[in-house]
Amino acid sequence: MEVAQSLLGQHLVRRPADAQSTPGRYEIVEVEAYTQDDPASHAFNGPSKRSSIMFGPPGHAYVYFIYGMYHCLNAVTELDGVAGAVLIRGLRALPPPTGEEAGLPSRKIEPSELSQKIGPKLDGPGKLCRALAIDLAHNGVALFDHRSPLFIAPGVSPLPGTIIATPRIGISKAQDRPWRFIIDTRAGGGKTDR
DNA sequence: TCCGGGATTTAA
DNA sequence: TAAATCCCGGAA
Repeated sequence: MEVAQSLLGQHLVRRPADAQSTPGRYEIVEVEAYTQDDPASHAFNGPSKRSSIMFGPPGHAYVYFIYGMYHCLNAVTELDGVAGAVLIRGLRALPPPTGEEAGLPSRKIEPSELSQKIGPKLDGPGKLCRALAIDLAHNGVALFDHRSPLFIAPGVSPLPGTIIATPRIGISKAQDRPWRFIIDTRAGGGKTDR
């Protein structure tokens, strides 16, 4: 919840399997919070093989597969023993870090030409996981360990008043909880950190 | 072991 | 509005 909002503006870094390549960097612009007493959460019925990671220590990735075709990425939030996660729903590709001469594309992850189809904006939890090639293999990775293939780095926190809270999407239960948070990036920024 | 549904996306 | 299509969880 508070953690969900604090993740907005932080940077998600995708390290390619090829350690030499430049990691892709994305700003987190949309999230949703899920808690243990939340009927819409996978953890609602207690720990299970799939959701057990949510009951573990915070700072780890919870990845699940849904509808037979999409993965969704979450960040585990609550203390060890308590379930809680933040679903990453939207990303924004950031320009390659300076010194990225060489003409390498900012996105080093390439499911072939698929990356071409996907624009700089990644809306939707399933889409962004496909774009970053995130799958169940990333379930449980430490999100604050820079050695991970996928981790979160400090970014630019959104200014006060630029976070919009709305009801969550795509669920059939507890739709009344306004736990979806979006950075209000109007007119090209809001995140113009200067 | 089998069966139904799901925190989604895209296309008609 | 429906289909694509895999994994999880509960029932048998």
